[in-house]
Amino acid sequence: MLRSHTCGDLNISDKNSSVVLSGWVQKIRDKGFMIWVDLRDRYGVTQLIFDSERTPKNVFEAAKTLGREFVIQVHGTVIERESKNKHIPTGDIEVLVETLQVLNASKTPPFTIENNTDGGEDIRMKYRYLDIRRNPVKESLLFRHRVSMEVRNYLSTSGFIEVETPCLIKSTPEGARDFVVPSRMNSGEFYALPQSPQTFKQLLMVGGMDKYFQIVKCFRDEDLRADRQPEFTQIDCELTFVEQDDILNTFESLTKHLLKTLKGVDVAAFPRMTYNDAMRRYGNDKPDIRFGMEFGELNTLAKGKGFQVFDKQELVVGIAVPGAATFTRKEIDKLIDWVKRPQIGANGLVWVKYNEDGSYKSSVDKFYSQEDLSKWADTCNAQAGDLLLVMAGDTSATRSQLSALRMEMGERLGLRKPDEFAPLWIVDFPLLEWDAETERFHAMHHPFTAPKPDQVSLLETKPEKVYANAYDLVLNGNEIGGGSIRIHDQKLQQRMFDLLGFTKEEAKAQFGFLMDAFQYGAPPHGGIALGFDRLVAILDGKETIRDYIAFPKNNSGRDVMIDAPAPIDTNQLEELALTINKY
RNA sequence: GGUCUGGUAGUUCAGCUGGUUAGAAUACCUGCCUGUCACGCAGGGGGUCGCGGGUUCGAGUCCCGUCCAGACCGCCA
Repeated sequence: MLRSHTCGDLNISDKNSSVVLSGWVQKIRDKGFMIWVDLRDRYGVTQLIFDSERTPKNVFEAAKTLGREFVIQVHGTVIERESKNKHIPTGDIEVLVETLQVLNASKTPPFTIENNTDGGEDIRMKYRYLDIRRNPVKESLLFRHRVSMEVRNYLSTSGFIEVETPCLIKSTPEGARDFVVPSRMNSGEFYALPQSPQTFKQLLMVGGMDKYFQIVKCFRDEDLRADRQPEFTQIDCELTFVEQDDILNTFESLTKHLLKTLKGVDVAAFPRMTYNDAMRRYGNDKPDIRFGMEFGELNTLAKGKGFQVFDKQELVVGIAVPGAATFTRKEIDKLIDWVKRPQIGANGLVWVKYNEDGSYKSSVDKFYSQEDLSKWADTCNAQAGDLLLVMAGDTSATRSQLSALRMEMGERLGLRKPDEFAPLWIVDFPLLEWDAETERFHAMHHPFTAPKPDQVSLLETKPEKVYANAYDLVLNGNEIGGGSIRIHDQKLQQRMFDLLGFTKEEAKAQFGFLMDAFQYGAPPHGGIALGFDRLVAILDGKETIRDYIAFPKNNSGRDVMIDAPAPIDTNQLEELALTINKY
């Protein structure tokens, strides 16, 4: 028997029991006459005591040779501590060691394996197996497990069944870049890893599975971010004979269930905001509505008063930053520099202080009267003591710049509270998006998304005006899911491919199987996919998903632990009939 | 593809306008310590200042290039 209890089990009720414990040496406190060792496993920490009087001499001497992260097994007796530690569950007891066996020695680890490690990101990723021994990472993985179990149970209870779809599929040029996999048996041909199981889940609907889900790995060969990995996990779902509201209601319930069971939080019905409203009010299709600072459009108030910078712009828009009228000139100048950085790319920033005494002081006092500025303040819902920040320029660029500023101010003022949850639905996305570079339409969601039924005829005349039955689930400023009602009519799907610039041949080559399937009684269907890593992180109050992935990739898509990707053997290349042209 | 920030002891960092032998904390090693739990005390070892080139009497420090890491923009149907 390697252990009778885990390191989190024992308490005062086990006093005088003989126990066997195994685990890692977390910490050694050698007082000379006594040696305490904190023994750690997944379940907790138990203090071992080696005593120069009560412990056999050879065991006591052996204890002096232990080092951090040694794996040991001890036999001993549970005794009550003379001085107790209230901070840990096992703090009332310790194990007086009778025998000690070193199961495996350890090199001194490169960083401390404690809650607040001294190790940086880089070194922790290289030795991720040591990082995982740390409480915060361990707890993150345990939390992920709990979310996944809740999701599985909830969906399964609601009649969904989990079906696995293939990972070796076909590359399609639309959308994100594919990871490709050469086929040895089919020389010169390639599989692609799925960016999502989209077409397969639709085929499952054609196959009559009715309600499908899958917690599934997806792959996109695009640049990474704190919340984006090249391989990530989705809760992928599809339902038959449903309308948009059915899907929204189902997954609103799921999200509420997760918030309730995992965070103990009750949330009211999720607001449903159109895409256009979100862009107008927050400059963003994934607004963080935990705080206000809604946009106030100032075109009619700010133009035509002699301030030429504004006069020629498409949009003048501002926000009221609560309580920020006390900002110094220096602080405001720093904000201006901040928005001028290339990442934001604004040309400038006009500010108006709405002072506590009701007066206004601004960077544009030469052009606007107190009365003018008061109207601005009203439009931005400002209170006395607020600071108005106003930007101008092309509508979409300016909205996105002001949105970045709004998020930054929300962050700085502590309004983005990690334990507060503000979900909402964004609905009525445009079906298509014009790409000026390639001079063609892109599907805003994906090419299988259905136009609003009453707008199908508009596809022929003004396709850019067509909206879709597409929706995103947004939580605290993060897109955690998106979906749509799909096209199930072969002719309409063909028309979509036309609009997106596919020739008949291309459409047939890439999605012929789907069009074929649609000719054999495809039912109306729709679905959604939730970003599982992101959902888990946000539920836990974090924005970086890396700590919720056991073995994540770094900023450049590398796994620094196994050192992947890596070149392959010339023999392998030969088998695959590949040659490398450039590095 | 781009912007910004960083790379100095095992680790996390400091090192000013270039100037003696590159520091701190922590980790590690040795000794001491009769109840520790961030134990304490004393001592010790530990550096290709990412790499290459340049400027200079002299470079951790300035310049150019390059590699690596992080955040962001583009990208992510």
